[in-house]
Amino acid sequence: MKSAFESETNQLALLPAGGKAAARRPRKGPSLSAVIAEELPIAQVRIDSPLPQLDRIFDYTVSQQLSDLVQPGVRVRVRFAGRLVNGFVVGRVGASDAGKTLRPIERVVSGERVLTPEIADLVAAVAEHYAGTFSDVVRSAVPPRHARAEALQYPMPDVDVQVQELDAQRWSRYTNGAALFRRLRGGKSANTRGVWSAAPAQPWYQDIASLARAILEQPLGSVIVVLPDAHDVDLLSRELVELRDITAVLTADQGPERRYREFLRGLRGSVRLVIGTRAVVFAPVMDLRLIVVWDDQDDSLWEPHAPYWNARDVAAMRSSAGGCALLVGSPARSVETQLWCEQGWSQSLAPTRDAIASSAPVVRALEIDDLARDVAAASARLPHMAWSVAKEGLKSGPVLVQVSRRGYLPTLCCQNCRTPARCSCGGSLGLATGQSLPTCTWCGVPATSWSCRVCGEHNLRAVAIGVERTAEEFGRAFPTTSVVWSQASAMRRKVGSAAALVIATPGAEPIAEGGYAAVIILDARLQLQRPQLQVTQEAARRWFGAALLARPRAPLVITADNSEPVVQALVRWDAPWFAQRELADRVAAGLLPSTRMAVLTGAITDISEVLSLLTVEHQVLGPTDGSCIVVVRRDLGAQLSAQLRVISTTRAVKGSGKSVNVVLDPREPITKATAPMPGIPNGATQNPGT
DNA sequence: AGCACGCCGACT
DNA sequence: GTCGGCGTGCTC
Repeated sequence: MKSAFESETNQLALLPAGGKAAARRPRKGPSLSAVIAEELPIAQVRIDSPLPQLDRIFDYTVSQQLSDLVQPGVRVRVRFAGRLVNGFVVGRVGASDAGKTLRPIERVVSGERVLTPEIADLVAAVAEHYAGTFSDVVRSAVPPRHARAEALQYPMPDVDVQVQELDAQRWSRYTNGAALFRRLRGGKSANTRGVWSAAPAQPWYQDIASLARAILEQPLGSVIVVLPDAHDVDLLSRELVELRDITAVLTADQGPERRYREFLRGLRGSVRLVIGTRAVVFAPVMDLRLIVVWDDQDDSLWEPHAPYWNARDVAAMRSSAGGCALLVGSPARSVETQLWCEQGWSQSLAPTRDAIASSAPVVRALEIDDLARDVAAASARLPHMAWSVAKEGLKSGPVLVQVSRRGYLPTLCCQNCRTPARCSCGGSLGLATGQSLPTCTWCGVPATSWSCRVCGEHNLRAVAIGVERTAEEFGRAFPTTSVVWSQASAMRRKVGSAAALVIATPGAEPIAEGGYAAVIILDARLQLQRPQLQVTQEAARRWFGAALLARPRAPLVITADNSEPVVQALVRWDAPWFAQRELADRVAAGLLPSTRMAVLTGAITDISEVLSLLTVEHQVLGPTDGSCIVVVRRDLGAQLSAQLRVISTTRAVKGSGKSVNVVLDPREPITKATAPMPGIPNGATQNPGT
């Protein structure tokens, strides 16, 4: 069936202005039919193609018939290099400088202007920043069309929102918080940017709900909230349930119809609050006033596909370009947002002294020496202090035990020489709950007759103890207490206020009604020994995350030394101080986010060729093992990405050598040993305020 | 990526 | 005198 939007194809041919009779006839297809529109006869179109050499605007003629529909933002079908492809109209102009006969827009997919000018510009800026293409980014920004969703009614919002006294109070527990809240409530969004480190015993979703109300209380203005995962989206939606009629929810796991419908609710101005996972940062809304990003150190904010944008940084670009307010919160603080604060691009919000004094957990760090004296301990891992704190806590409520490893005994080694135990496929061996035979964690094959490759030993011992085994151990020690465990693969969301032992991996901690009576963080010392560059930052995030769930002044035991800065930060409840230190280290080492870098992967000859074409002032680490890292001063980052884009485009066009993969500002570019890591490219980091 | 155009070897 | 090799180059 022909859609009403399709053009008639067999009309009298009429060449566009400038097209002399000599103009070459197009290769095939219906081509230059129909009368050309009188007003702004040229449409500028972005083609759906991942090829860098096609990442630009192409001009098409607009027929009189389609003229009303061909508006900036609509999806179209156009003939490109002989074939029909999808595209977005990004503009209408009077003339083209293509210098050749233009082909017409073949079909308008729908009159819905799904790619608003603001988002088109944002998408282009993101593509530029990460040396990627428009079409790769726009895929995240605009969901696929669903015709049925377009036919629905989208009523205008009318919900009366009231800021409650509690809303303002919450923010006055942060330094600079009361003023910032007043600014937002007073409609002053331009240049209002804050980075907050969560206050203890104060749920983050309530903090965000308060911010949303401060905007929505006003007659106009919208809010976007970006959260790491669907569960967080759920938590916040419940907190704002009274606003459900003016709230859209956008997550990746929704079906196509639902996703497009929620998108349209924002686009058509039917809602004023849009909550979702990372791609929601691109949501079109009417009169955007505020973007909130929670837990910006969570990996989920990184898009896993090229060009690997990060929602926090996209939010920052959107705030810069559109003047909306931006608030980025975290249990602790990322070095990236710390840099924003130090550059004066955003304000730092941290819990006030009063808030800390009244609500922060009372932290007890168990030194190595303490453990040595602790002869009565069942093991060094479960020191006596941890037992007694748990016992005490259980008198008044649930107790949280954070354990870094999932499973039962997730890693095994030779009992004799401690060589890691491996399967024949190379995977590591672990033991699952209730099983007697170790199995490979990669291929799942049971190891029936393992023997150590190094010393021939047949017996295994545990390297790490997981949540399930820990739960078992606590269960034996507290036989009358209920013990539950939670890990990412089997998450428990909530526990009640009754006494219970809750063993959980970081990020999988259930929320306890009324807060945990005590918190115990095990294996903390072990966590600091992992090789990644940002281990201490990650530890801060995990530990503050667990500590946030405690009741005011609840005891917190951690098995790490007080001399570790990250432990001190927890004791004093001062995440900004810790981020400041980490950032200073990064600056001294010339690492992200104080510089910008690009990871190039490919054959060494191709990499060398790309490097030889770079003119921006840069340093090179490597190349080794098919990859290398290019580092530039932060202010040269835009030049670096621009040059890499040009280089890879020209190389792709002339097909010289094989292509080189480019990733800008990867999340984890270098291990502590400063050896470039192959693969696992991800992420991004830049403060667009500079 | 496709898909043209284009300028040199073996066929009717 | 023509079919066709896949080497550059463009795609509105």
